[in-house]
Amino acid sequence: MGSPGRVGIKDVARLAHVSQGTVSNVLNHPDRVSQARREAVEQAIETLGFVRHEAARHLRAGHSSTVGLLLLDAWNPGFIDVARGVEDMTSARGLAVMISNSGRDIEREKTYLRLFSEGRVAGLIVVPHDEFADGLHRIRAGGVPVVVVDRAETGEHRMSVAVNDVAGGELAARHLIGLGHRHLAFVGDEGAAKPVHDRLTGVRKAVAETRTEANVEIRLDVLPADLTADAGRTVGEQLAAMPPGERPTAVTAAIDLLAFGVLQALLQHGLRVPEHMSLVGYDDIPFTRQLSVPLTTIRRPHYDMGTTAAEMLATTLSGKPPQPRHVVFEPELVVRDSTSRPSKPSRRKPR
Amino acid sequence: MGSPGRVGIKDVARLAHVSQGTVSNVLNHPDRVSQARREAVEQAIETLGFVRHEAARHLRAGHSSTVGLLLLDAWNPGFIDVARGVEDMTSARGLAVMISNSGRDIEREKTYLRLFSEGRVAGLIVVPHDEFADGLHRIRAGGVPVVVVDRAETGEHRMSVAVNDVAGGELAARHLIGLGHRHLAFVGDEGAAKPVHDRLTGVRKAVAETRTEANVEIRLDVLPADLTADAGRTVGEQLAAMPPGERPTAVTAAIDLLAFGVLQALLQHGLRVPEHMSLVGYDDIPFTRQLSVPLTTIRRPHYDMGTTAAEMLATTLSGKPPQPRHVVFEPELVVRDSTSRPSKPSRRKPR
DNA sequence: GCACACTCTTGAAACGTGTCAAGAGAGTTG
DNA sequence: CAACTCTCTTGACACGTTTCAAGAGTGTGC
Repeated sequence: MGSPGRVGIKDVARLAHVSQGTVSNVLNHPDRVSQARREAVEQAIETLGFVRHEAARHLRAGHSSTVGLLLLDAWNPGFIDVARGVEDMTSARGLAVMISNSGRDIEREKTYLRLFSEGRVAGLIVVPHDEFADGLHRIRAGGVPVVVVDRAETGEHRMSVAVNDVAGGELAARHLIGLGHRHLAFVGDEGAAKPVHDRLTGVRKAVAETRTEANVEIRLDVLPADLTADAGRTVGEQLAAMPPGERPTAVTAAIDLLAFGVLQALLQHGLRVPEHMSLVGYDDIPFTRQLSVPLTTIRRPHYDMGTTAAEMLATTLSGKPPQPRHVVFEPELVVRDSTSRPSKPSRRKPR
Repeated sequence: MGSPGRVGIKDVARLAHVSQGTVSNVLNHPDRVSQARREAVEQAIETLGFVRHEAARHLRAGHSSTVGLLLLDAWNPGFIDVARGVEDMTSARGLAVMISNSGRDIEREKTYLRLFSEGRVAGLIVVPHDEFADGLHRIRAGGVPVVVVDRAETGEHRMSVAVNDVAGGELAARHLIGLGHRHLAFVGDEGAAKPVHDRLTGVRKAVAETRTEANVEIRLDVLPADLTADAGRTVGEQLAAMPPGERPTAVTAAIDLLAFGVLQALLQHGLRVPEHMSLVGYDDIPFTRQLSVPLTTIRRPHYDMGTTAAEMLATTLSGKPPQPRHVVFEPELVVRDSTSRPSKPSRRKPR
């Protein structure tokens, strides 16, 4: 009935024979209003189909009660789990979340950041691209609390939730080295996002420490690739095309999605995993266990990262300083079927 | 510098020695302002770090320029593609999208719908749950254009984008029947969402028509299951436990995710796909081709559904009536490796 | 019957912007 | 120089809420 969009608090007041102030009190401080009036007002609201005008409340309040979530790349299932964690926690705390997705496009990221500023969101959770400190800096200067996810930060006035990806890279590499592999490859763009960089650092660290401690020389190749399954497929083909002596016996991928592609290409070219090549992913996204060869991978607690970030933000918004301000999760090695001891191509040829 | 949250148009006006109206014109109608003043104002905006107050503009304008996208289930990769389509199209048209995700929870769906109403979004794209016509009805009555996705509607004052899932069910069943299967099973909850119901209807139609036209009797079992990979795994175990004579020779799943689970369980129990059992998915989500057995499935154009819905909405918002108001996409059979002719258990036992 | 306490209610002000009618200048024409 | 046109600029108002000081009403105690 009627057009709810045009019904205001004063229409309700008129119908219920009370003042605007009373209607407002019914909505925001019901205890201050006598039962009789409250019921009259509620009746009038129902009759008119009145809907609060969020913008007006917001204008009066000076800030909204919405929290922004800016995702780097919503197609990556890992980040969806982050979003799920954020949503579950904020909805439990009575906050609304506005999600947007930059799709690894730095321009869009800026646009959305501006939108969030203009919308005067109460707080912001960001899974950021790399070089965009300036945008974040500005919004922080405006007094909006920001939690950065997947990038370790420090400082009394900042908040962050991250994963120790150096340790993750180490886990992956040590697992392979422990199985006897001496020729490794890391698939992923070295110049890409910080987390990817860290994983490679971890792998290098493991390689270097093996050299010093056990006096075993490990060869490590870095195969650059975008962070998509398609790019993985290309790398897989490169690997398949190498002469067996030159080919690494084990591959660590920067993210599971990449490993998916590598796996697919290897199998297509007749190479068996793990017999001819061991493969380690990274993230443990839900599909990892359902692949043709369930993937050994490094698990990151995406959902918990989301809830943790949301909780920090909610605590800040309620006025208390969150404790701690920086959380770093430790990743975990999950061994499935894609890794094994290397075959010995010198003695027994794989056909 | 300073706190941008507290800088208003009048501070800018004071610094630039102009009136508020002129600042507003610089922001909204730059052509009405002389170059000299414009530059002074722009300078002042820069100096003060002024950020427009969205809520105030919104209040003045009466409606926001944000579009709401309410997703039924953002964990399903298919819906993520819908979101991607919506985002790409709306951002090309200069609209901002606010995404929220009900996670198949009808209470959350209502909450978000209320939030969108209160936020006076310019328009809404909804992938709805089933029984919640009332909420949508109210918001439509308020004059907010709504596009419903994945549910065919009719009527001059409505808009919808859907897929002919009856045809999709038929495609799947005819493919299997054509291969020679005479005992089929449909996995999915009959009482679930409309699209699932339609798929089953399509399967039944194909079965019935085969009976009338070719006089061939097809047996069809319906195995209820939630729409998750886990539920699929349970069904797969049930199937594996059946005596071979009782077991259907081919299975159609309501969605790919379910088929993933079924596949995994079957393989784990030593049944081969497609030799011992053919399997058809539904959706063609990106991981489908990377499974241990790449899945034959019914492709739905999720991304295009998103762009189409967004375009309809954008057209409506720009004042023109969209043409047409209801779009139904036809699904497509994608044959991969999970389907083949049935083995003949009566003559040759599977070992 | 007066003072006081207490509970509800009221009406106006303020939040920051966009709009619009009216006005100020500057230039042009007769 | 007056009359007119045209381009910019101005300042007040409205949008729909919440808040808050002040007022109205109702008991209660002496």
